[in-house]
Amino acid sequence: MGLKGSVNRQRIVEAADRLFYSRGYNQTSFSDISDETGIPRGNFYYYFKTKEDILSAVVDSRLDTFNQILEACNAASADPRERLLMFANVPLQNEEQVIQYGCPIGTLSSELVKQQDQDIASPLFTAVFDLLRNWCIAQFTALGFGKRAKDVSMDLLARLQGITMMSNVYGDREFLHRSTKDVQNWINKLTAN
Amino acid sequence: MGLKGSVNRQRIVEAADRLFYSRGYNQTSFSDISDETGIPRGNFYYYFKTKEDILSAVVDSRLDTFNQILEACNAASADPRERLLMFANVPLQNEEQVIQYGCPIGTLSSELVKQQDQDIASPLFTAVFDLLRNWCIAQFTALGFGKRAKDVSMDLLARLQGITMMSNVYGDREFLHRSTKDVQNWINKLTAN
DNA sequence: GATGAAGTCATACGCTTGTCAAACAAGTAA
DNA sequence: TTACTTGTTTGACAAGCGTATGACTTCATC
Repeated sequence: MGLKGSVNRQRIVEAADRLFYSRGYNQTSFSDISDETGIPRGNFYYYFKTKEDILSAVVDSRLDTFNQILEACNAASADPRERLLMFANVPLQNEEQVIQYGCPIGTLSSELVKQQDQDIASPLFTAVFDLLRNWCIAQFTALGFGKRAKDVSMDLLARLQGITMMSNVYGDREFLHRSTKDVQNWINKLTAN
Repeated sequence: MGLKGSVNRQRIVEAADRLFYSRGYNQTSFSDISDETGIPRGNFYYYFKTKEDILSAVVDSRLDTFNQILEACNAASADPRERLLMFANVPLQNEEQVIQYGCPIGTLSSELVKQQDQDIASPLFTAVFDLLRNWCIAQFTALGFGKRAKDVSMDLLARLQGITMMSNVYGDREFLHRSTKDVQNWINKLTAN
């Protein structure tokens, strides 16, 4: 069985992913992951040298997850405008988790930005954002936004981040619903021309 | 000298405030605060029973800070529209810190939402947001927004949060500047009628 | 049964919060 | 002056948890 394909390794990453999301990276200990999986702490070090290696694996896992989400958007429609509308709807499709734990990308990134050893975390905390950003840029570019595509993509991500964050802090489902629609209206207006 | 007026107490809170902002609450230890202030750890427990008591004092301190900011907006203009424009400009006036550490309210709130013992943290992490929110509501209400004032205030806060967050994660000063103007334009359009 | 991968366990070791008794400063009363 | 009181400061210590290490056992495969 290959190193990456090990069942235990996968279970560790999955549990770490969940826990990093719900409790935060720094608030998750090896014991927590051990309790969750039943895999003894010592075994972690067979697969991962340090905790940051687990973090790296979790980021990879989230990259996969969001890649699949974007692929789904791509597959669902050939129209970039519709794709963007679907994309804006992603937080709503994970309503329960967003309300409880916020955005899995945003909250982790925010946490990692404050990390001491920024050298290691630095490439990690923008990785998933970069993925989304480039995808958005591609959609807006396809819609003829040209050089503005980059700015508009950042605007979209910023709006979604603001929405998920406030929804999370206030536990406000209604706001999440309403302002998701607002963002979608905004996308429609933008791409109307 | 009264208990609350102690110089040491104040220095502890100030250092904790800085460190909670730059490193995060969970990543700040008593030793860190001790190193920063030169005050021995043991003395902390004379003023604060637990770390959460320090957190509570820091939140109070930030409430004071933002109260002063809002007062300054109030004093600078009697026109609610202009006040809101000034308010939207606050992140820009703390550009350096926002780029490095994000929003002092948002990042702390996001961190505390994930805290285990939510009973203690719960009233804390919305406290400063509530202050800002109520102030915004007051301005929009004065502008005749009626029932919409609440929603629009949340929209404004969400936009600012999104902006500061993305600026922080990407260290993007240009985006911070540009999108601050966008928000101000949005306020102008909103309040034009 | 030999070899290397996978999994287990005991333990080291530092850092963390929190406790405590003693020291200290300064004012007040005997 | 002396002793007592009150508020403050201090460093030593306890207990627990965190990451990490390395020796050990089990397992699979050749």
